[in-house]
Amino acid sequence: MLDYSYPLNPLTNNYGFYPQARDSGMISHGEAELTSLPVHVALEGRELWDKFSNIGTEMLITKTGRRMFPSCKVTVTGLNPKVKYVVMMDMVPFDNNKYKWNRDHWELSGKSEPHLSSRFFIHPDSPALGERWMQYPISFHKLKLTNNTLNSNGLVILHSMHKYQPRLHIVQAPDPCRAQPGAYLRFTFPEAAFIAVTAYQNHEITKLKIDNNPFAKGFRDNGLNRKSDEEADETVSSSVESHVLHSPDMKAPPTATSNPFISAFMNGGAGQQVWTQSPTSHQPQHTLNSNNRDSSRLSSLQYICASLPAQQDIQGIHSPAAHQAYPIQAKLHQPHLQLQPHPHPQPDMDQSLPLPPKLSRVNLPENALRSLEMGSVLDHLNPWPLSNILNRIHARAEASGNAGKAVQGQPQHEQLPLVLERDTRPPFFPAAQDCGTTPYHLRPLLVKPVSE
DNA sequence: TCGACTTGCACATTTGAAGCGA
DNA sequence: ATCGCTTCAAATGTGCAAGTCG
Repeated sequence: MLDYSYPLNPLTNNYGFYPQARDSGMISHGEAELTSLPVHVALEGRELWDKFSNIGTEMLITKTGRRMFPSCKVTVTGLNPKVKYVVMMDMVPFDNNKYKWNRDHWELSGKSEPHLSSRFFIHPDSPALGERWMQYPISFHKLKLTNNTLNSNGLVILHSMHKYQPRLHIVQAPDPCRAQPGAYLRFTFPEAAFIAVTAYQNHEITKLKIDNNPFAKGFRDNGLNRKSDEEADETVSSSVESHVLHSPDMKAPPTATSNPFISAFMNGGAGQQVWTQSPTSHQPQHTLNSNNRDSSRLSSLQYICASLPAQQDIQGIHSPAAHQAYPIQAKLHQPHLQLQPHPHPQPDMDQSLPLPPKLSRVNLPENALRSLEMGSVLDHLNPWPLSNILNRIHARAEASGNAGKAVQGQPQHEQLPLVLERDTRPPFFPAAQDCGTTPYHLRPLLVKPVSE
């Protein structure tokens, strides 16, 4: 049986990006273009996520795509309000195992199948100013999961009976004036880990979904295959207790994904790197030096790789043993990425923040946005590199003239040709295949040291 | 035979256009 | 002409259950 508890830092579930020490060499003069605040990401709806994870979160995947419930909703602080960012999300394998449901618990069922290419769900508001991202919680409720490897609708492809965790990407949009690409951050949310299923296995999960998902209200209290409250309560408590790890493998930290794109991130060894120490990293260690930042002749993908953490973000927190020492673990693996209490009190977003405008009324067409990440049906064999995605976002932003503004009264599909047409211009972010001739720098987010 | 998966269904929410009055 | 509000149909999302597939 599995232990679904993720005893993260009980004080906070913020994931923070902190600058290196002032003398680390990472912060060089004139480059602190973000803010004096560390970048913080917090998963909203933790109580609900905890309810699910205590039982063993399952997410339905269908051929046509299914939304997540609970959906991922995050609050971000510490961005530069006047800088544009692209926010994306994908799913990464939680471990190397495949699972099966055995009467009342999950157990291992062999090794996982090779991870399919990561499909980035680009937030429909992207790119948008930092102030926008920080103004409202960023909701990924429109993200859809599928098991259809041939889908070309921008869905996130997953394997059934495999465990995944959401991963958030924050990419600083390119500045045309500086001809310099932006910074890149990513955060994983192990407390939102789930097993992808084509049909719910655990009835308690079904009950939780029905009780909490507004769309499933039709199944509430109608007696349809529902146990009495008394029975249900008993089952809940027993199922929670019964979800005990079956295999010792489960305690092992997740290994690098087999996704070629992500693997490329993780394994690209050459180039500059910001991590000043990484004891467990398999990558060569590099330090960022602004003087040689432009001297690299690496491929674009290699450069991206060089800017990314060696392994899973916040690595090790899946391991129960690591939970207690989580901040230390995180620091060891990624000196810059440290879990700390948020410097500012987290507002109750539901009460203190205004409701965000409805996406469908204020944003670019979702289809157009999704087109950024979708390609041919063979994408799973040849996924688009991140730089390619960024190029398209950049092109679309220019084409729209004002990202995030309403585009109404026009069929969505009519937006696409405009974007694609712009794609004929020289890309701001060189595509991976062009990287040999055009150095591409995707450097880490640069922030000013926190002023004491 | 069995587990994983697909499909159609009923029910509910969300969305957006249309109509109306101030 | 514009804005705000209400209404309503269509689109979309949900889990269930029966059937299919390997």
